[in-house]
Amino acid sequence: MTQEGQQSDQMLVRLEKLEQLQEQGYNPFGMRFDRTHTARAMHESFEEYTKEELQEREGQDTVAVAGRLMTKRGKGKAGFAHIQDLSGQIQLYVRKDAVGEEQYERFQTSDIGDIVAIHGVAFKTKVGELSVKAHDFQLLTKSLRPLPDKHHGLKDIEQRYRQRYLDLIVNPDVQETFIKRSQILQSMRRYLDAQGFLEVETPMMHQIPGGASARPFVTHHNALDMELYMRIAIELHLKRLIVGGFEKVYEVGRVFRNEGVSTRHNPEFTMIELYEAYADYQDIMTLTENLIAHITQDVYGQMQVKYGDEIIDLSPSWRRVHMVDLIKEETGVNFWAELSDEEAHQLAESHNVQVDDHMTFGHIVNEFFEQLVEEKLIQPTFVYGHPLAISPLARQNAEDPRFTDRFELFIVGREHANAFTELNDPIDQRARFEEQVKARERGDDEAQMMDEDFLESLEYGMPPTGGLGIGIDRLVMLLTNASSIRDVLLFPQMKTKDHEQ
RNA sequence: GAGCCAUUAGCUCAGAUGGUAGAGCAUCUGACUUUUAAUCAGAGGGUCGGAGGUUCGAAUCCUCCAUGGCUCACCA
Repeated sequence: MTQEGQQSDQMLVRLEKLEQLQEQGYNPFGMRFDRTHTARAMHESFEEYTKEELQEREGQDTVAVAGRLMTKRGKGKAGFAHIQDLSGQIQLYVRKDAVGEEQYERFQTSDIGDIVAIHGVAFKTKVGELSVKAHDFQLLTKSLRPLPDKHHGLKDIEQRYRQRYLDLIVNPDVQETFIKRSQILQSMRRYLDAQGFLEVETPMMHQIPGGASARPFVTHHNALDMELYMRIAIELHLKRLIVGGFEKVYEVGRVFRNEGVSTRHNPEFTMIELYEAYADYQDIMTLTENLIAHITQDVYGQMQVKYGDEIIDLSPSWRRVHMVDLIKEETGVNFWAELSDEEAHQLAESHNVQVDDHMTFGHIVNEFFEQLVEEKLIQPTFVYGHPLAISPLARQNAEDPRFTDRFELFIVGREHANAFTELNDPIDQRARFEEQVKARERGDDEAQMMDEDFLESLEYGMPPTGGLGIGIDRLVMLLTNASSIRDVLLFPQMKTKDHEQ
């Protein structure tokens, strides 16, 4: 990679051309330009005509097109080039006798990567490629650095992430993925808005980071001289809004977790959380499958998507199965039985499930699920009834107090959503927080902190509520067949390169 | 945080066993008015990721460091 201060021969040539233009009184970083057609619009408007028909129409249709110069083929007193805009590419044909000496010189000295514009007319070449015959030629922006190879694109994964703009210019699939990401979010918002949900925005800097088990980023407010945490979840503020009477709310936003990075983890990622008063986790399951099915249908026109070697069928209704039943199905171990923590530890040992000494029955049930079952859930599956010990914000199950009214959605072996009937008993919630605080004192730095302000809001009374969180990045991965989260983040987190060394 | 692999021209990549660094595209000069991975003739371009070491000699072998990828761990 060329760094500041060291310039390749190609950059020096471009800088010389730049100076030359400026000496001629031409501004190589020009002004606005009125386009009549994008590349796609050109094809849509003129592709249907034959070469001869376009010849007869010549003069009738003057067009103005602009874009980045991607290829160039000089032919002496004429030349061809392709320009690229958001919609695609269109070929230009520039003749010296049509644009004049000065502008032809400008075309000849322009480089691949420059932003150029022409006025001209549509025609078809000998081999029938729709092109624009230039009446004039303008350079709108001089590009000072050479673009990656036109045929091989930009392959270096590190450079693709660090310089995403280059990736977007030369690798068309990448642009497609991020357009899909935008469409997915649009479709999600439209669906929820139509259901009567209110989109809100709550603080990203929290005094107490809650709503999830994760280590936060710490920051500092100078004027207030206080420590603040970047949020690890949206949950507790949205529940305060349910207390406040917003019966259906959602927020799409960034959350931050101070953990390792991998193909499935970025320190900041996007979640949607939504809360619906008077609903429970069963209602939220229905909402979830309808929401994701709707988005898939909206964006792809069907409810089946390919992910890796699998075809994932997202049409409702999805399998709903209790975590304990699923573990029983896969391993034969029956956690419905009344088991002491010691008996649970023995089961873990005999089934080669890795556990920590301080884990209780509930933690071990969860470990069985995560280590032996989770990765097998390829088609969409709601797994419900998580143990109480790992669900400090979920309502206890009425029949079996060891479990909660919670579910997670698994697709392609990965968690895609987490939801529960929210705990709205402030006394119970306080006790759960106290458990978390004890876990913290034992050294679990992902356990939650006591949040008195949130507890106070619950004490005013929160209606029965169902809540949902979906990891947007993972949903986009699923729907765009991306194997790494970095392929669905425009600018994934990277370490700084140390230029001093 | 651990293991394995990678880093060579602007881009994509070759460079067995250690012996003066190569190709295609791109760039520069010249020719060419319907080309399309344009063509033809010529030319330039490298601290081989960085720092040490072994050696008469290192892109190549060794050590450390940096960045990235994959797998694992933590998690969503």
